[in-house]
Amino acid sequence: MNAASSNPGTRERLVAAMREALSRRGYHGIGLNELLATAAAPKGVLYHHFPGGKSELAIAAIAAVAEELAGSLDTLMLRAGGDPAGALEAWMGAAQKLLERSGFERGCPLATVALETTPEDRALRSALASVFAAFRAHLASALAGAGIADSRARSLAALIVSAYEGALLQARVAGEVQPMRDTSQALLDLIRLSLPGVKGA
Amino acid sequence: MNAASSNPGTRERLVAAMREALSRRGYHGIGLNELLATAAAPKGVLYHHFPGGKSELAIAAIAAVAEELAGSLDTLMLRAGGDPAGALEAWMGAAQKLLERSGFERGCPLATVALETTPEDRALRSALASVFAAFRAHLASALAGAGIADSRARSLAALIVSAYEGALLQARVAGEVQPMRDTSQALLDLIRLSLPGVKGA
DNA sequence: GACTCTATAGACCAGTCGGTCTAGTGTCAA
DNA sequence: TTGACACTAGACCGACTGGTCTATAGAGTC
Repeated sequence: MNAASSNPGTRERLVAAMREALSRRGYHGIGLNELLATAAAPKGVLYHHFPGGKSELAIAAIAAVAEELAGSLDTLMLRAGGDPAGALEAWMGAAQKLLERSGFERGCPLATVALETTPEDRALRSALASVFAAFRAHLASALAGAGIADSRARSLAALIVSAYEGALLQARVAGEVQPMRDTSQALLDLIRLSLPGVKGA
Repeated sequence: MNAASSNPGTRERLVAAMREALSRRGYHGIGLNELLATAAAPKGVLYHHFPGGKSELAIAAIAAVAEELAGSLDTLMLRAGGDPAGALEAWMGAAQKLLERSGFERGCPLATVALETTPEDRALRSALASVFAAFRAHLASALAGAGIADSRARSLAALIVSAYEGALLQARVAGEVQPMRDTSQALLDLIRLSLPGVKGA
């Protein structure tokens, strides 16, 4: 592979540009020309690497996000010494900082596209659905590993993801982190209160 | 007003069409021509009623949603006999039904636009921000009315809205209500567990 | 009946959209 | 040296975008 590439990072640049665009403006919010300009790539190159065009590139970007997600969850759990509440706190805090640092422009790269899709966008939706499902499952297993019963862990994982996405949304339109801070505080309070046996709580 | 209107509901039809479009496809997802077609209105009429064009119409639709929101929250609280957990359960259940009935096409009419906006879309963002803030405040006062301390009520309100939006998002892409069911179950469990004194719990 | 004002109606516009197509360019293997 | 192949490059396309403009219809006032 990469036999005659005079510009080896093109594909990656495209994916990165799409990822960035998704987290700032969503799928319909970014035009191909603008995207190509930020990636410093001409049109032909997009359709060479992604014959399916814009939507295929978006799916690739989503896959890239998914990979990163799982990794950072593990890192956070490790750093928090296996305490899910501590990891969650760190997670929410990091998201707040990212939001603030970007002037409330960058949010979750998955959420916007997720809401923009219709059931007709089969490929895009199923890609998103499986990323969310995988992340919930990953999170649930981390919770189960901390001693929470399986079915409980599953519903709690869903709540955590929901709270995260909803908090990001509210903080973003508000242009201030307060809704996110409130959300994470309430969530952490409830979790720590209900799981007194969990280490680190 | 309405002096020479041969078609009295035009403005309302436009707002309704935009509202529907926002909950299905978001702001960028719907074209003016398509919107006008579903509202059975020609272009001139849109710019007559909404000189600011598409975005002004969207703001009107958002305002309409806001009005309805406050009303239905009060209704639910009343029906639940003042028990916030019961009202929340009914609320989440209703959202699930709406989602299923629409084939997972209709979501929250605010969430998608909220994520699509950038800080440059000042009018749209501030309209959305104030709707969310008002709804959180309304919810918080309902919680405070049920005996929860003010600061606690505020953060809990933020969590509830976050969980609602995030759950809707996940269920929608998944094409199944499970993530929403899980989210609301976990949330209700935690709330009921932590607030044993609240009547109806 | 003439004038005014609100509302309806849709032709029309420049700009942009996502996507296609053809023409190079550089590096292999033979 | 030649041909194959991966990749880059951007002109070009029809469709559609949000928005403007002019024409008309109909009720109210005098």
